[in-house]
Amino acid sequence: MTSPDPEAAGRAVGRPRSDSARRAILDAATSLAIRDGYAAVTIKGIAETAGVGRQTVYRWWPTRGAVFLEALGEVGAGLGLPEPTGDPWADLRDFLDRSFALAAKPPVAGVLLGVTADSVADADLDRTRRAYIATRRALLRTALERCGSDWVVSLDTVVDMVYGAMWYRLMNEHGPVGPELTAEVLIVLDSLGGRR
Amino acid sequence: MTSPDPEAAGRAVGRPRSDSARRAILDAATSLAIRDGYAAVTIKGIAETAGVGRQTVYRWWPTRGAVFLEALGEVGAGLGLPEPTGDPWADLRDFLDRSFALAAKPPVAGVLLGVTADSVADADLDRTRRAYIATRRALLRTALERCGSDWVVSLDTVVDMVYGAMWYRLMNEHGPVGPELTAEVLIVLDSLGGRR
DNA sequence: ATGTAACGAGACACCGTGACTTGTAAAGCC
DNA sequence: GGCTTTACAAGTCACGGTGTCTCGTTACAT
Repeated sequence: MTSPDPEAAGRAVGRPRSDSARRAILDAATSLAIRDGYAAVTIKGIAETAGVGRQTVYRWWPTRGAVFLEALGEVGAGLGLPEPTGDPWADLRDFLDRSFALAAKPPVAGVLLGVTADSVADADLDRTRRAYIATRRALLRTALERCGSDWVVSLDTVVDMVYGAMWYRLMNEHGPVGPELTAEVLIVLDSLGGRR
Repeated sequence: MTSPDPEAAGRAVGRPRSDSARRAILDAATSLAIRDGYAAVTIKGIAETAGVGRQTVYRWWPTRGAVFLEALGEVGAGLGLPEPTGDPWADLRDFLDRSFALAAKPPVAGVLLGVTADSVADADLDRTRRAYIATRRALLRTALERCGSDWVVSLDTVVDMVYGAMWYRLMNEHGPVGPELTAEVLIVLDSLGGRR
């Protein structure tokens, strides 16, 4: 996630990276995004808010988007698949509820949207961003596979429709992203197969 | 779409607005977005490419996003519902095919994505953008209503899943947005009801 | 103690913003 | 025809963020 050589081989010469500066930068970015929106956040602003030299930001992250992607990674890390309980549909409901809750929590959706927009003109950022998305997609796919193996269309398309509906609502705010959405999605998924 | 008083009551005093300047601005914005991506397009660049004074842009559009939204409106205007042929599923296939083809054509998706990101910090832009999206949603909803009235979940959610899948693929480019998607979507819709 | 690299702070040239000014062009009104 | 009004191309200006650079300082290993 960082540029030079991320904790590889334990480079032991010179002053070590300040973890408190790293934290302050990620926290400053997050709180600025909540207050002003992703588009209005600047690296200069992040550095000042974090009480850090601007070069310290540039040393570890090439762009604003990279900072946010790392912050997002930390938040998303806690969102894994539950241990199978034997009732895969209940596990799926649990996973969707938690996913939707996380995505709906400011500033997650706005940040991801902004990073996506920035990615169009930034190949490196785009690679990292797509790895993040692919991780999310794979989790849902696994959860669906546990519910059955006989779907009317490819599982990838099912994943696209579920996460797509979530995104579409986050972008346009014309419907809830929460338990109500989970309930409707489960009804749809039930209609699409998931027989085992 | 324009600020001062859009062709209202036919204001007839003073030099009339130059339509060639308007065209040049919209065309310049579009071609710059194709070449450099939405995020890299500047009002200064648009004005220079169009061979127009910068003030001429600011006089009619408050922001870069507003320029693009007007350009998008022109493109999207040609994308209406087909005359009902008596086979609503065929009409739906036709509509989806044309919708997906338009959305996948550069720079449409990138521009809409960028405008959405800009909208977070711009209430006026957000209003206009949401009106545009609402129009698209209403069209699909109507097409779906013609296919049946007995769906397993609310029609709005169905719309979200269809357009959501399209958007999600456009954002992440992990799957096609074209006839292949139409085919899978139709299979799903068939499973969800659409009985009349 | 010495070497190395990260740190906070700040300077710098560059670019886009958005408001402004200038002189000119195109319309309706008298 | 002259007058008024508004749009036009071109150019200016102060402002703020970018990304690079240089300072002097600080933390850790040898």
